[in-house]
Amino acid sequence: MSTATGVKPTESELEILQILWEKKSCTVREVHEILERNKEAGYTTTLKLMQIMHEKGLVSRDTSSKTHVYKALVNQQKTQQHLVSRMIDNVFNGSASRMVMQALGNHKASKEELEAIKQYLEELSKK
Amino acid sequence: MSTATGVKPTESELEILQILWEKKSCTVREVHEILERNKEAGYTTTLKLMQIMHEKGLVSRDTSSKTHVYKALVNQQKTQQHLVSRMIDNVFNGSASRMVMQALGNHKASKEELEAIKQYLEELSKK
DNA sequence: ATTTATATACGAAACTATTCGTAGTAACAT
DNA sequence: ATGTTACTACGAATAGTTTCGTATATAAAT
Repeated sequence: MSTATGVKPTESELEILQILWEKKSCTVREVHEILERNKEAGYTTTLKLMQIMHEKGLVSRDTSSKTHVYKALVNQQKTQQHLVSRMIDNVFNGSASRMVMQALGNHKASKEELEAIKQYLEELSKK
Repeated sequence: MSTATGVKPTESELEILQILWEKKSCTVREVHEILERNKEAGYTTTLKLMQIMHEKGLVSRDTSSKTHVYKALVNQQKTQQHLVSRMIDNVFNGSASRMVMQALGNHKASKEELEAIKQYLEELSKK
């Protein structure tokens, strides 16, 4: 179960994965303290979640010292792609462009971001 | 619970909603037959799901004849926006543009679609 | 009228996700 | 060494989702 292909992290797991992607490795307490900024949760809840994630192969952990150190095992890009694809199918009937427009129309991106997307589109068109 | 603000349809419910959004109104059997094209499921499963959706206020139903007729009550656009926003936050740390690029890079859109998006971007830039 | 087909309603099982209490253990301070 | 603190492990309660079997009613066909 090394690279966990058919990954489907839950919402709580995603919150943790985002932290692990950002920082390279974390203890449970570090993760927990970051989580606590946004929502209330018991320490053992976070612990349990990370233990489950380890069972699922979503994260690795180093147990050599008393306080274990966790790292994300699943690739950020692949996970994102997988989830986006699923959403396009599930919510937008398979139309990527509709989702894109929805995303841009709502969650308004900055001019710089819009420019970046334009450039990206140019490149895509060329191919 | 008329317009169901804090909507969070489950995955199965979304499959059904997509059908109801497409066709204006449907019987359980109609929905079920469409679902069956993609996956195996018992009729009563679909029925139960739609009953639950009714309890939640996701759909309305006309029970005047023996065979009930269902319609989506939640707005397609609002639901899509809600879900996209959540994904941007949950999976892309709040960056809409990153999600857009991920979506376009992967789920390759047709040239027509890319053009449509470009035009849309132009309009956004003007404002 | 009986059978057959098609509906709905209801309840419960199976599964998953989330939460947290409790117990045990290691490290540290006094 | 004793108490305090910080950690992991484990089990279980709770809640939500999905599935389907069974009962019951209605309509249509023979």
